[in-house]
Amino acid sequence: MSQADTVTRILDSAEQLFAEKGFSETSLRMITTRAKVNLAAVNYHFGSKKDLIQAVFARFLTPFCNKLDKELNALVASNQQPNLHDVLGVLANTMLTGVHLTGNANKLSVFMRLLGLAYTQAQGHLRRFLRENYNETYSRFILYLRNAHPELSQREIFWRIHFAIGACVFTMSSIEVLRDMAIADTGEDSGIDEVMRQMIPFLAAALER
Amino acid sequence: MSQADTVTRILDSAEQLFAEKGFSETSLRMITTRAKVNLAAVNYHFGSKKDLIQAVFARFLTPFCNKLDKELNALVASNQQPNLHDVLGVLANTMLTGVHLTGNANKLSVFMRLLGLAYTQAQGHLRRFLRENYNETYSRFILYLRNAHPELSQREIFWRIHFAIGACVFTMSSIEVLRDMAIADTGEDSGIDEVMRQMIPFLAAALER
DNA sequence: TACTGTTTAAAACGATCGTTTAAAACAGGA
DNA sequence: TCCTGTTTTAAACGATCGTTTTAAACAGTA
Repeated sequence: MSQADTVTRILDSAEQLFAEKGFSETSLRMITTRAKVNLAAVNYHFGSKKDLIQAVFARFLTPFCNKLDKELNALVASNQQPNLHDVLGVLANTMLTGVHLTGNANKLSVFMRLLGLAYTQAQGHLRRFLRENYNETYSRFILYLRNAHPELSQREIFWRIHFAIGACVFTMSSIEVLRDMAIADTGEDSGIDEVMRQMIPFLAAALER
Repeated sequence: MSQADTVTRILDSAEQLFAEKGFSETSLRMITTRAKVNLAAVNYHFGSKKDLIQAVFARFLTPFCNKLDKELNALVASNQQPNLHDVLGVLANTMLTGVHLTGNANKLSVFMRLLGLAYTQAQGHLRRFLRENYNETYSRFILYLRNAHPELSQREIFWRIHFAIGACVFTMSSIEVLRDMAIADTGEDSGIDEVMRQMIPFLAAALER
């Protein structure tokens, strides 16, 4: 087994288990058992559990933010004053096409769950890591949203955006449970595409109002 | 020190620490140290850590749901067909006036954070406990929301409600992180009451559209 | 005061955690 | 083939966890 294999298998397993259970509830022994590598491999290749957590986020967040940056560049190149739908459309498109989570079938669900963990379970080190590495893209995205609605105060924009993020993160990270509940409630299944089709006007209505 | 004192002090400390750190990140030794009681007192009075977690939720959720039930009774007694604002208003009012978290200064913040934990960190036992004890009030509340908009399909109502729940839960469980981000972003702090004041019209706009 | 059941106290239990160690296995070039 | 640096392995480390044990302190009653 090559080094790349071991590192990748650890990242894959950690990604799945973190998304499923959270950070503290996932032990290195769970990760290395699922990855079929030796326990010490984590500390050898990554240094510590904290570094592994950061590596898991870096692996999918770096290409995601790069893709988002490119798309935002393309957007402002073709449209000096993009409106809310334009900016949100870029985000949705990047999420649907630019997320690569190796070895996981339901990529979007894992992506959202990890994103949710970044908010709800972020210890100091992870919050610092994310801010240092991805705050630039994040701030830029927020800025475009703000520019689309210059009549709103910074505070209003901030909280509306994060209410919307909350709806996204919660829905997508519990999508399996919610679909089961929807079947029990309405008698019919709701495909992911239908859920997203309903969520986008929901978010737009809540943001624009 | 009387038994009631010991039990109450454990509940107070556990409540604070759970809200602050989550369940797994809070050890019984942290709790008993802060409560200034012996370590074994938790297992003596509550049985286990899981039972303590449930007791913490029961202490504030039972009076909260009783209050909410009463308010909902009063609402339908005075208004056979309450609209969305009425129902959401009852919820907001109950949250603002009917929450008693002993020994904590910022009660609403702790309440929100615990509610968020109930969704994001609930392992099997807590989810089961909450469903068994509080699902009736919860279902009733959802029903009134649905009745307020009979023109919408069950599916539409279902997903809108859960998008809204997502915005609430996410905001509640990440409130400290978000307030920090808001300070970094806007330069000013946003009090919890202000966040709620902004969230309610957000939810109403998103639900009614 | 002596007795009884309840509560608190200190100490230890076994399990699990992240991490480290030291040796074995491996790979590639001289 | 031998050497060298890298990677994997098995085992152990110290720390911390939830829980249990056993005895001491306490409160109420007769």
